[in-house]
Amino acid sequence: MREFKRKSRVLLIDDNADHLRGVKELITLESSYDVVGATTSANMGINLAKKYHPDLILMDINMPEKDGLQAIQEIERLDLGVRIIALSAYDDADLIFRAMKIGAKGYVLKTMASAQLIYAMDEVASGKVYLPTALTSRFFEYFQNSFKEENSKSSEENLLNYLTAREEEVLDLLTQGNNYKGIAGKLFISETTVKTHVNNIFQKLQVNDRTQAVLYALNNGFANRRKIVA
Amino acid sequence: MREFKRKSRVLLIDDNADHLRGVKELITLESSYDVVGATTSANMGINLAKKYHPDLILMDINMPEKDGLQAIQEIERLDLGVRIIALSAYDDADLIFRAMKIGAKGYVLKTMASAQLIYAMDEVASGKVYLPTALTSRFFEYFQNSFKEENSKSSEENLLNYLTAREEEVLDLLTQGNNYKGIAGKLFISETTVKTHVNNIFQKLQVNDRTQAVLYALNNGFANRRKIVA
DNA sequence: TTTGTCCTACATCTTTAGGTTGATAATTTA
DNA sequence: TAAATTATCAACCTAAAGATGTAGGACAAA
Repeated sequence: MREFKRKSRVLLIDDNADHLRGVKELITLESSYDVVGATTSANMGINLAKKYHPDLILMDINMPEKDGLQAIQEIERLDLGVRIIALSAYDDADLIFRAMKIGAKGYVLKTMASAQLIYAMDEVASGKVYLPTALTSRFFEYFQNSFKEENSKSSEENLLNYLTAREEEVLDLLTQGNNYKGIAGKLFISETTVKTHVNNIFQKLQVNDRTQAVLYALNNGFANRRKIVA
Repeated sequence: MREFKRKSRVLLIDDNADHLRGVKELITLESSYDVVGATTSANMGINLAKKYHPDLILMDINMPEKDGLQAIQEIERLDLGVRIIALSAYDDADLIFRAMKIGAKGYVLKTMASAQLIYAMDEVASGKVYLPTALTSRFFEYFQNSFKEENSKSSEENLLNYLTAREEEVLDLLTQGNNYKGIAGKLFISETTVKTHVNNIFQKLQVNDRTQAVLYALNNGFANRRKIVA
């Protein structure tokens, strides 16, 4: 009879040779993981990822030579299906945010107990995203902070709420980079009508030109009514 | 001798009277919480929040009358220092994302065990943000998905990388809604020089006008080099 | 029915934006 | 040093955008 679960194949990237060796030994002791590669070079790590298609990568993001975050981004773009855990010495909210933003499935501090690293690996290997509780809080502080301005306006203060349905359509097309002609063509109305709408939009949003209107729209949750993030 | 910790004061808002009663009983059994209010009306809930300044609010976000998310947003805007946990019947990624975006400090499913609700309350009351593991994964899937396009471009593909330092400055001012005159004034150069830069920017970003340039910049992580989210 | 809002449309005018060519000086790179 | 890049500015022109006023028809609310 075979094993129930095949071992997860792990690639380690850490410019600190000592730490790299330590983590490697730690993981080797775990029966559920095989270390298929370990390197102190980010570029070499990217090549090893291409070559071995590991299940998991532990990436140190505090490297001088090549930025670990950038390496994560490059590997993510290769779309190898590998799940990456960021290893960092710092619990800096901005770092955590950026790592998660570019697709890291976990973020673990180097100072954390080895058991926690293994736990994070188990979680991430099983398809989840893992962030230690303390870091999750950090992340959300940063996350919520970044929306503070947008949220701070009440519905009466958000001038977008004074637009008519048609004006919203026009503004939507403005936020896609259309000029008068483009909008007129898409809405099957004359260019002069579009001008009228656009001018009314400027009045309502208290702006002087289309760029400012677009910026106001984006900064005040206009696109969010349809889809995703700002 | 007094108690070590004073009890946390909780306000309950849930349009389902049965569920409201159930949660109230559950919490009343917990020695560390006082229920200072319980209502089936979102508007009444907002008033009670103003009146009693609770430490914690459990807010049902699946209410027909007034949207619970909207109620959360209104309470957050009051800046009472109250920490809100969203209660929902659905583990929909978009709902979770929106709740956290507007400042909820937790999101708990109604179907979860009561012990988990209490745990979430303990965590949130102690200043943390709490999301059950499964929902954290959901959140991050959605979160990372929303940045997929922006991340998908390699540094060679991201045309912003071809801009010179000066052009970046000009583009930055463009993304703040400045016209030629405004940019010229801020950079202490002539308007014609600004025009030259702007035209070069258009060439490099392969766009036709400033609105498209601004949109390209925002959609490709330009603002993120300085600060927060898109 | 009247009032008000919204969508449509046009004319006119002023201002801004955009495209092009060319030129100088400083800086960087080969 | 020579060549390339960058930053600066000018003049000129066309196209587009923005400001303002007017107005008819549809529709809904008072």
